[in-house]
Amino acid sequence: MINLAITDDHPSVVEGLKTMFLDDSFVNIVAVYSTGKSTVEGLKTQQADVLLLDINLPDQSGIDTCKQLLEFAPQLAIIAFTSYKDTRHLKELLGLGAKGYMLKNSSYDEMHHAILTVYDGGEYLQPEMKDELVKESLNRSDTMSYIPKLTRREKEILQLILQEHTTQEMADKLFISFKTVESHRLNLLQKLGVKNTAGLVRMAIEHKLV
Amino acid sequence: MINLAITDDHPSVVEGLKTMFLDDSFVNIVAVYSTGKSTVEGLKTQQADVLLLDINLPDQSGIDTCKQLLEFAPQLAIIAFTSYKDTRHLKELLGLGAKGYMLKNSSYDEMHHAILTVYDGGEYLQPEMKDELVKESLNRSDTMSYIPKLTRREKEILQLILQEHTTQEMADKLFISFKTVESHRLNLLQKLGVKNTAGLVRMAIEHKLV
DNA sequence: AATAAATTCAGGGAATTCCCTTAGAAAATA
DNA sequence: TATTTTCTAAGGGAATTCCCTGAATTTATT
Repeated sequence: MINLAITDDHPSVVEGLKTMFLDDSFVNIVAVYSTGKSTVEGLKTQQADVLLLDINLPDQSGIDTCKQLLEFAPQLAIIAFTSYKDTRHLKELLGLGAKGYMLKNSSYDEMHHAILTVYDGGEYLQPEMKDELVKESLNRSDTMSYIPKLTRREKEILQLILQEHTTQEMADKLFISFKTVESHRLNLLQKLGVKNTAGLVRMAIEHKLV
Repeated sequence: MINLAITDDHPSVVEGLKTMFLDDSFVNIVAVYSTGKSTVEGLKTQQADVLLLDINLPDQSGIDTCKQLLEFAPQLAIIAFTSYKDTRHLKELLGLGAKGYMLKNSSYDEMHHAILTVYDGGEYLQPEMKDELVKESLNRSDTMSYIPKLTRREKEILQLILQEHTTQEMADKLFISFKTVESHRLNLLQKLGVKNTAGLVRMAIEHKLV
């Protein structure tokens, strides 16, 4: 029987997990926490094999919590548990010693499999996250359906283009030069792999980039 | 009991109607014709309250037939019965004095209701046809969110703009001059009330114009 | 602190779009 | 048949976008 601890500040998520593992004969939920600090304190006395750790906690970051936990409990298999497909967090957490990275929309089968895998000393990444990593490593823009991440400014410019603003109008509105806006425009064309404004607008709407 | 006459040159349609009204205790089919002339001649002696009149007849148009019939039988309630959602025909027929316009894909309930309505002196339009009229009238009004009807060519150009084609490319593709494509482009800008290509693409996608 | 990424700006030129007007021919409609 | 709409086309000019290059400054990230 695997002893599972859970840290999440959303009661609904906790309830969902409890229900999920109610009839699981391999996994037993032994503790539930809602903050990073209470998790660190709690697991000093509470014995647990695997921890499902939400990354977005109210008091301190999941990364700090992870560090603190592994200092005194290096054998604890921590699975990051989050809503965001953020590869940077993923890399950082696995670098620290976490054993898994799961999205909150995971099915019971995936959760079960992940917990058993990390308990047996392995690492578990959700297929979706693997795809994200693959995408990222293929970053070099020659793949068909890859859409590079747009910067804050680029999104801003794209939004204004959708609103039918000209380059000059955008420059005035943002208090930057005409040439700067043009730079962002050209970057957008390249990043999104389109030929002109029509393509930018189509991509923006179809892929909900704004 | 309503006396119903039917004019249609498709035996299968006639058979279908016969079956439909077999058990209808309000409607009784008293005559069936397959041409306009035979209808006009037949109804000079045959008493009928309602006529289901197919518009596409082999010998003469439904419009002419309708005129001739109403000359000597103004009390006859004529329901145009056709396959086409053509508002022009609809308007012309109702203008002449027809009391209803039904599509051939109508259900028994609709047919029954239509016949009773026109027999009682009312007019009956199929909901589908009403929608067509509403669409059309909204296309001609000058209210705020009015989206003018685009011509075939304009839609074609708009589609190509969405596909990131330049004016010259479109001209080559359609075997028309650069200036012609430009004309269509400007018409699109005006019709859709937008400032530039970005607006065209946004409108095209948001209003599903292509 | 060092590296990387994002933001800023620029010149110059080619290509394209936008805007105005006008107008004949073809097709659809009344 | 007469009228309206659509499609075609053009000239000329202004405005904007597109494309290339290069580079300094600020802002994350490691």
